[in-house]
Amino acid sequence: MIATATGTRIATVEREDLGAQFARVTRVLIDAERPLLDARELSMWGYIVLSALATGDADTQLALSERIGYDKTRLIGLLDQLQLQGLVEREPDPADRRARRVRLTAAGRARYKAAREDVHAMEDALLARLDDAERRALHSALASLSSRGRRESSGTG
Amino acid sequence: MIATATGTRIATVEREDLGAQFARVTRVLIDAERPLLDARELSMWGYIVLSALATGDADTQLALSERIGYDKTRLIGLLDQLQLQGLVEREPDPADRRARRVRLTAAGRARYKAAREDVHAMEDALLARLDDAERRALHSALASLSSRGRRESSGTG
DNA sequence: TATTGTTATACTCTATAACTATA
DNA sequence: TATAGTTATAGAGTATAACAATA
Repeated sequence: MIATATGTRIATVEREDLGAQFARVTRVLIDAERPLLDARELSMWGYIVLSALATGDADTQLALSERIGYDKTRLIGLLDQLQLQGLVEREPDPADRRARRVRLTAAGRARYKAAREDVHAMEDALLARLDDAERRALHSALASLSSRGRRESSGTG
Repeated sequence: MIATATGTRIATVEREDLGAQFARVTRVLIDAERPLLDARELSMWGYIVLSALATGDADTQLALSERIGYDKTRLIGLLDQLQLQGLVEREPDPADRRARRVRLTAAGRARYKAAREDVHAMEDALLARLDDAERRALHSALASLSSRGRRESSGTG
C-alpha cells in the first residue's frame, strides 16, 4: 500500500505522488466503510461477493472468482461462511456437474441492499465536500484512470 | 482491499461504489509503479521512506515511523536494508542517546530523485488522458477527500 | 517509571501445490 | 487429458509482547 505523511503537510515545492494521494483517499474510504459492514456482519470481500451476485446472478464459483479478482481457493471459505449466514446458496450446475452455481438468497439480497445504502450514504457525505463540477470531473477521471493503458501489454512490466 | 469487476462492465443501473473505483485506480497506479521501483531496486515502503527523508530530513526512527504510518518494529529491518544499500545513514541523536536520527546519503538522494522522476513520468502519461479542467478538479477533489471528517471523532467507529 | 530501538512471536492475508470428481 | 471445486501447505505482510539502554 502506498502511504504518505498523513497529518503533517509536506513542506516541499514538489508535487505529491499521485499514487500516495489515491492510496490515502482509498484508505479513508475503507476506514469509513469497515464499521458500516461490521454492523451488518459482512467482511469487505463478503460485501464484494454479494455485490457481484446482486448484479450478475447465478455465476459459477470460478467465474465469480475471476470476476471479482479473488483467488478461487479463498473464495470457498468465504462462500461457506456466507452460506452459513444464509446469504447465498450453491447448487450444482445442471449443464456441468463439476461446477456449482452461486446465487443470493432473499436474505442475502436484503442484507446487501441495506449495506449498500449505508455505504452510499457515507459516500454522499464525503462527496458533499465537493462542488458539482468537481464531482463530475472526479467521476470521469476515475473512469478514465481505472483501466491501464492497453498499448504496453508486452513490455518490461 | 476493495475490488470489483475489472474487465467486464457491470450491467446495472446502480452506481458503482466509490471505494471500489478508488481502489481500482490505486491498484492501477501501484501496478504501474512497482516495475519502476523494482528497476531502481527499491521496495514500495523503501521509496516511501526515501520520500519522507527527502522532504523532512533528520527524523528520529520513531518520528519517521509515525509520519509514514509504518510500524516502528518493521521500520528497523527496512532501514537496515536501505543502510546496506548505502541509501540512508543512522547516527545517535546527540540530544537523546536512546534515539537515532536517520537521513539520506548522497546516493540515497540521487536514487530517490531518479525513482521519483520515473514515477512522475508514468503519472503524467496517465493524467494525459484527462483534460485540463478534469485534472484540476481531480487534484482539488483528492485534497478534499484525503482527510476524514473531523466531526465524528468519538463515534461508534 | 517511561521511552527508543530492538528482537521474538503470533496472527492475518495471500499464493501455490496436490487431490476428487467430473468432462 | 483437462477442468471445477476442494484441501493442505507455505509464504508475505502485519500486529503484539518483551527486553536493553537511556531518560
